[in-house]
Amino acid sequence: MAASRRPTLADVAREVGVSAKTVSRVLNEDGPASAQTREQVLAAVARLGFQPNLMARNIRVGGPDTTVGLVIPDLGNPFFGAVASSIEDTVRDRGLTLLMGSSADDPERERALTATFLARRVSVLMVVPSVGADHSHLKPHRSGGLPVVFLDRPGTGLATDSVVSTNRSGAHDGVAHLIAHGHRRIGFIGDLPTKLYTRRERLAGYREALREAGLPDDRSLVTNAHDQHGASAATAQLLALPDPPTALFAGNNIVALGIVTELARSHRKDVAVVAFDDVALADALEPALTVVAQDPEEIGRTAATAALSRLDGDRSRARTLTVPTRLIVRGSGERPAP
Amino acid sequence: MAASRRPTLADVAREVGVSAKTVSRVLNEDGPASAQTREQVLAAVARLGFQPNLMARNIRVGGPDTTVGLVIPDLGNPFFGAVASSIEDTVRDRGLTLLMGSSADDPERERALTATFLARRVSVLMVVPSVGADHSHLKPHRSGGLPVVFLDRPGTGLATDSVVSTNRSGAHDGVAHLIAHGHRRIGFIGDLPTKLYTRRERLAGYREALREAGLPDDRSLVTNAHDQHGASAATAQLLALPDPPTALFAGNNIVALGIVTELARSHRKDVAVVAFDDVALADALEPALTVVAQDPEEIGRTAATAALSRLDGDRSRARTLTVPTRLIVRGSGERPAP
DNA sequence: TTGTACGCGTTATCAG
DNA sequence: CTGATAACGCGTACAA
Repeated sequence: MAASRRPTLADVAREVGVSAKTVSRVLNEDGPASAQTREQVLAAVARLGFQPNLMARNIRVGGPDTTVGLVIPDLGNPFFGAVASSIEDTVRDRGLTLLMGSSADDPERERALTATFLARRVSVLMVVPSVGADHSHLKPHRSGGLPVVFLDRPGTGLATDSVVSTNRSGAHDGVAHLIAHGHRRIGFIGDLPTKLYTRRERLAGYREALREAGLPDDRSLVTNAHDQHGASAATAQLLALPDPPTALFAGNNIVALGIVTELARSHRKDVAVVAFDDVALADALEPALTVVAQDPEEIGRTAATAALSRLDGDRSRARTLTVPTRLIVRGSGERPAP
Repeated sequence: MAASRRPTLADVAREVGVSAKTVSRVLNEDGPASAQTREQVLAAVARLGFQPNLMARNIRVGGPDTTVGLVIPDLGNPFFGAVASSIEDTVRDRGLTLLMGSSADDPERERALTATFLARRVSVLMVVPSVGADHSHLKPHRSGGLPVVFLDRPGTGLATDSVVSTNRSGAHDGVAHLIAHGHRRIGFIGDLPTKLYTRRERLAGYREALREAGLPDDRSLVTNAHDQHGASAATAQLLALPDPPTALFAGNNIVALGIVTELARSHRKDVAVVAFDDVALADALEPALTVVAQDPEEIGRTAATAALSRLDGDRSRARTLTVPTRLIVRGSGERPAP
């Protein structure tokens, strides 16, 4: 039961009585081979359970490995799960395998992950940049031909493709929707840290909408949370203000969970809510949750497609690809202001 | 702007004027090296942006690659996302990187993925087995020392570790809970295909609970769905029966979404519901959703820990590790029968 | 149709 | 302390 070495080309060759190269030829359908040897080789391959060593092959061929390195903040977040799923669907047709890791939005972990991926010579690098991360160290790789694509947020210090949602206009539309229903005091609960790109953009959209409507930008109505519980607490806090908001805008899906949960707990049915990013069960709530839906599938597909076209030699300048959001009216955002 | 070759050990060596091996020594803190050369080498490494080629290293060392191959049915399903996240957290400490792919529950895709992983000489293979897949082909690898762990469901044709939830007793408890609240006609909406392990186990738990209570096992109350929409349709269908159920048991998280959504759409507040597997926003529903919660983090951690201990030479016989479920009472399961 | 020589980038071995 | 040489498993180039 000793852990015997995995069989190699040479083992198969010896077994059949041919050269290693002949075996290689048969397996890769490369050069010609007599039906006779082909059969013998295939038989031996099956008998020994030989499987070519992909790493050895790649090192020889010299090209990049058939993998896609993907860094996301949190594998457990449904949004990123959906994005990853879509990426995989897209690159699978090219025979690429996903190499994944989560950064927890920590620049150091992100850097460690990308380093691992680069050491593995991934064909493509796709990253959701962590706050505070600098990407200028990817420059030589990028100009060396490695496609690098930023997801959800733009990177820093590197001109390359990125794919983002229409954060600003989406948030604007969501908030304008609340204003159209008579709300004048609208709370904003956003991501943490506040420097986060999506947070900034969505907040900007929120402010734009307020400004357009001639509403004051009351700082006390803008707050943050970095998880569901925090969002619940922030909700309670906003509603306890002397002059509380009559509507809330959620800066992301996790915040939305917290807001909705807190409103349900405190039986506050009078507060209007619009959330950025859709969540499961949104339409089973009472009232159903109105959202500015992102399109994670499209984000993933767009990013993967861009990366593959770079892989195919597209040398045009770096683009920022924008995936539209869509306001889905379900009820919570249409509650009239008192 | 030519895609210049990535620098190699030899390049660094030439730059400094030493041999490749010396550079290797410095980087791996292997043999001794004078402070002088060490510094020069490190400087050259930084200057050239050299990164050792992990594939080349592995091919030389011969051992398995520092990767974990993970096959799950669907990256977008929050349950599997949470499991994957937990696995990653656990193996990261060992310097292992996640190699992931989704099988869509298709045996052929599963097989293709595992083949890729094996060709990459993963250190560990973790698989959520697809329905109908046979795993006897993994036997030689497993006896060759490769840790193989099945997740969520046991595999077929291979004696190895697997990690599953207490599906049967969990479902039993959930259904018994409904019975305790007076329900005598309880609908079951399960996974598809019906051969799926989790589906069978949970259905068995459902039947056990009925039997214990002396209730008939009415086949017309047992149905299936393979996505959220299907579950909604199945819900409507069950409730349209001449003698409809007064309570529903959801066989998984996706089915739960469908049931809850359909009940909300049709304003049926009188139907009790218990779901297997927790879902986001469960406690924001009205009534909040009572669930038999799985523990995806623990499942992932348990599986990863088992795999790592095998990697460390644990040769004890294959175990089936069971992760307990927990009934979380929130409201929907406590509605009394009419 | 098949084999030989060599190289990919790295590390092990053993000599200096 | 350092270097030359071989080797890992495979593919390319060319010859037989």
